[in-house]
Amino acid sequence: MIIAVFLAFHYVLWQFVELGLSNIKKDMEKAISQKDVAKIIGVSTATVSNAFNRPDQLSTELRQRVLSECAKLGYSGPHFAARSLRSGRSDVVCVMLSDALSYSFSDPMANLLLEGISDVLAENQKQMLLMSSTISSDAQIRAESLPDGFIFYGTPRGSSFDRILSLGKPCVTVDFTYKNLPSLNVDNYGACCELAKAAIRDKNDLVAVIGMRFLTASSIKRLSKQDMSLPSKEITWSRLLGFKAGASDKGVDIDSGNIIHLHRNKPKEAEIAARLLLMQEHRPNLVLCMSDVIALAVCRVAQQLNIRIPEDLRVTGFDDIDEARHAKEGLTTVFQNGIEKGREAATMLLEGVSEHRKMPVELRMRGTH
Amino acid sequence: MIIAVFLAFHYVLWQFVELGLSNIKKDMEKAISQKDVAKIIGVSTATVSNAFNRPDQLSTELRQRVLSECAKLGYSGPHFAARSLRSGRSDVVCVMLSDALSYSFSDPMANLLLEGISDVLAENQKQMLLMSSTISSDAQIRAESLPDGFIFYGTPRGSSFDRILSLGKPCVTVDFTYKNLPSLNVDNYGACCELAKAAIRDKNDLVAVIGMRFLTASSIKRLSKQDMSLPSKEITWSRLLGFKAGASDKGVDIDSGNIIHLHRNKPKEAEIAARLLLMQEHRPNLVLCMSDVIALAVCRVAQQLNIRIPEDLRVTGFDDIDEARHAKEGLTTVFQNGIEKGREAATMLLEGVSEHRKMPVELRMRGTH
DNA sequence: TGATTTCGCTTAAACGATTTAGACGAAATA
DNA sequence: TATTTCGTCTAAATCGTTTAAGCGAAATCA
Repeated sequence: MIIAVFLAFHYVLWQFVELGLSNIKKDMEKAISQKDVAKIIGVSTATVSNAFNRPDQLSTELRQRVLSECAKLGYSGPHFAARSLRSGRSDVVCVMLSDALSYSFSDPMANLLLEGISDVLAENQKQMLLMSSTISSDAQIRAESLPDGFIFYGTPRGSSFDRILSLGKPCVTVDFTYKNLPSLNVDNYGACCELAKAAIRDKNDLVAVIGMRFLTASSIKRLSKQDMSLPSKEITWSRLLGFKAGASDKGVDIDSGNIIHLHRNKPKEAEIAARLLLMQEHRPNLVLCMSDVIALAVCRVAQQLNIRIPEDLRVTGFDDIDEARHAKEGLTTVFQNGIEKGREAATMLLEGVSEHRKMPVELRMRGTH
Repeated sequence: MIIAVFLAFHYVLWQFVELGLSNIKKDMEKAISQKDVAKIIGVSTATVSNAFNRPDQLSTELRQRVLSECAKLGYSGPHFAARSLRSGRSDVVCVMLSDALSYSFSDPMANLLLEGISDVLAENQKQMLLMSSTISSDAQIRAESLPDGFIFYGTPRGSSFDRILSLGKPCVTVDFTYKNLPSLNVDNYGACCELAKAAIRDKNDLVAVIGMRFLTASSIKRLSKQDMSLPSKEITWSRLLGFKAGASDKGVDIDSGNIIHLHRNKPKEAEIAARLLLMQEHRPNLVLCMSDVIALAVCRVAQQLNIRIPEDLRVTGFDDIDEARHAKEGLTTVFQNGIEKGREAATMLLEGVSEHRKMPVELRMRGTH
């Protein structure tokens, strides 16, 4: 009884304060809440909540009435923060990119992956939040506690990985593995081994490799002998080992000096590397590239230097992006389905899969080898 | 007193339940909360909160102790939803794109804009949330109530615009204006008028235009006479009018049939349009393009058709993206600074500017005209 | 000295929803 | 007639923070 009186008094007080506020700053009138619309419509807040979230919990007529009243009143649905605080769920999935957004956007495979992911998320009523592990602003750290799950694309660069793992939320890693986190990958080693075997004619071939991120170095550099003994978990390291294995199978040893490391999978960097290789005294006659972006850059440089493809120089790529198919000669490459990869990663996350999976790849022998 | 007893009892009960839960599902142990760490450290929750948010509210020693204890206990900071519910602020800014993400990522200007925006947001401890107005999933609609503000890039396609405006949160529009919402734009009309005047030699020039999105049509099509009488709010409409005004100043009338509308600013579409124009009986000798992406596509097609630039055909672009500078002849175009535009848009939003602003543009006369 | 300010921390009331248990009347069953 | 079942709807607790207000002790001032 006493409690009831107190509540009543409190309510009056609250109304008064509200009135005062809205008198002072008219433009900033607080958005209407579920409680408000419930009171106006004459139902409980639970009913309004159910109208939005659990259609089976009320009669169709009432639901329609509630919904249309809400629309009329300008109540566009539950407050995001309140909803996710109470329900313990945000329906947001974070995709953590290993590079700056501006770079990731320019990378064809990253684009396809994101397309696949966002498709599946939309189909499952989840919202996508993009982050880059290169950033660790306070805002980002705070926002890390928002998503229900994470997809890591490429080994994270900053401190976000540990922080996020300690949250104990579902994670899927793409293009790398970490302990027993569910992961999605392709058989980089096998594909590159097969590709090298198919592209190398005989032991007289002078073979070079251009790849990105198989070292931690952030510069364009030729490999040194001792680099080869480094362990690395990056996918591109598997590609390198695959190339070497395939070459070795054909009796060819790839000289470390002819293995070039790029910081990023960018045309500009690749062109520099291509010049380095194609203008040296003993010019290679086969360049195995770890991506189509690189391979196409090599082709451009070759054209500028009047080096004929495939007569004087053979080139292979990886990914089979659109441009690879549309290039004049048709790029010899390894196909992987970026959109499907994204779809699969998102599906794994949503279904709570906890295994390591591999997407299929396919050798596409075209005109450049 | 009674309350105290009840709380104590409740606490015991709660512990019991917790124990039960963590026995059943060990992996899903509930994340530690501010309340928990406060109790363990022996301070109030307010103190823990202040340690994270308001360093001036407690002594340095205590703050350090709290922070290190939190780290030890695995408390990585306030729960996002709870924080933003209570504080009424999420520190998240939404960038609403008028196209699918996968398309926007492939557009050079969109990329630059996003880069500028995300820079400024990071500097100001805000998190960026990317959305596309082409999507209206439940998840997205719910998430729309999360951000503190919105930047609209290009006229939104779906129903999101109205919904979001009714939220009453700060908005900035880029490349279009809507009522008196603060907006950021460039002088498209003026720039295109000047460019046309500079590129057209005399009244004998046969001038064509290729642009995107000045009609609502979602196809590649030649303009018809009656299309010209349509009103349109898209920026590219201003560009078209600018071109026509500049041409008219030089005594040239651009035939509607030589004005081609693209659905999107994509190389593929532009190449089709270029073929349309360059293979017709009376081939234009000047093509004014509404973007560099289009202009570069025209150059490629011209090369394939053995049409010399600028002798047989002159081409102009808009934006001055990197590729424009690196093209063989150097593309004649209008420069606008995408990154700065993004920075400015974000700054306007954060500073609560409420005016219409224009970024400067600059004619860059190079080799293709 | 007594009054006031400052400092450093705690108390307790929101923030706006979801969710569970239960109330209620009407219909079905015993 | 008494009980159960069912379909709807409500009341009240709760999610994890932030923040205004409060409060004692130490410092400063008149």
